[in-house]
Amino acid sequence: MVKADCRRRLMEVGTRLFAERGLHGVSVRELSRAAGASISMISYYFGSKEGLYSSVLQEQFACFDQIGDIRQQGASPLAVLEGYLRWTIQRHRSNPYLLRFYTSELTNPTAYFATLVAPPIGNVIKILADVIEEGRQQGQFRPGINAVNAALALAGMINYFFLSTLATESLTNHSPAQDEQLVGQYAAIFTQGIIAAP
Amino acid sequence: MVKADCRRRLMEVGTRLFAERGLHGVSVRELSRAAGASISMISYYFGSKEGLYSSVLQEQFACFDQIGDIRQQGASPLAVLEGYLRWTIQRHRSNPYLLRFYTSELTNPTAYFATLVAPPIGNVIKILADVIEEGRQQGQFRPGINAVNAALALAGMINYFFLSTLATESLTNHSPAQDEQLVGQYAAIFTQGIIAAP
DNA sequence: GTCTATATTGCGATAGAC
DNA sequence: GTCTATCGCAATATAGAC
Repeated sequence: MVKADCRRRLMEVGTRLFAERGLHGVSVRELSRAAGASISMISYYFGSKEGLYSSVLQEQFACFDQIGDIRQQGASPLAVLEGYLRWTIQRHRSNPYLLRFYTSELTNPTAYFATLVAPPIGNVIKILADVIEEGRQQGQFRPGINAVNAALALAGMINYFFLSTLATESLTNHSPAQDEQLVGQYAAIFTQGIIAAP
Repeated sequence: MVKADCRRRLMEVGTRLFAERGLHGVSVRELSRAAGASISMISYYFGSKEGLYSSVLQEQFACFDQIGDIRQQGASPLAVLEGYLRWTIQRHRSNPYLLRFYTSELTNPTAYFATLVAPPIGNVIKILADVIEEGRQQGQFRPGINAVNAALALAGMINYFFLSTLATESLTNHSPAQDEQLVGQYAAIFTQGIIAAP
């Protein structure tokens, strides 16, 4: 086998197994077996099991680098918030393991939380809060709004929809076919609320 | 040491350590050492490490049995939704480890997920959705509202506020002194949205 | 009911052949 | 660059003394 192949297969297998059972739930024996490589390849390419884990984590959170894209010039605050919903759904759809690393690190942080995980998450909330604060100052949003808490509310709505899937799949349709409706529903709740117009 | 004491201390230590590092991240050696008991006490009282874990999990989710209380007779749908926010905050405040088991089981389910975790979570969402559906039929809430997705949105807002703490503590005040303001802010967003009144 | 001591298995990491 | 073989250690679980 050639170099790049073995390394890549270890990353793929590591992503799946670490996501499913956490850093401590997988052994290097199992990782190497699943990758069809020998056990020593993990030390060779990543130094240790933790090294492989941190590489996987870094790759998982690389998608957050594109967060700035949702803030296109000239777009209204409302359009940006809707863009955030779409971007977040897309992230979860194209990477079904992201949420596991995300919540696992938030509740059982490893040594890599501070450098690889917290900054991108904090950054997203900061950008959303900025956009909300802008809209507030332009008179589009209510003066009483706390921008950061509102940003957390929007992020919470959409992330929890995916997080809760295993416990609620019998209650609502989680299929990608419904994604655009979900964007509409959640944008409507966040902007107008659920109360009927007077 | 008397029987009840040793068993109780193992439960306390198990709760803290399993929450902090997950089922696979803690050894029976460490558990027994931290509880000031011998290693064989875990087998004696719980059969195995997994037995201790499932006992802890059961105790953690016992607080969900009181969910029915938020639906007091005569209370308006709006009052019930606000009661849910308060009840959820109270749950997280009085048990700082609950959210770790909650998200850890949702993303890395153990054998106990189906019996101990999914039912209470699904039940809460079902009750919220029922209340929203009622309000909708009474004309209080917008006809276009999807009750289950709206229930998930409300649950997501408040749970994510606590979930994201580690990554956002520098951005907003997470102290219990702000809890009642948070209830007001999130109830307002969920019912009226963030858009300024016309 | 609680302990110590131990049986057995599996772990992460590495040495050294090819 | 990849393998096999192995070292040293820690894991869970249990036997048996008290």
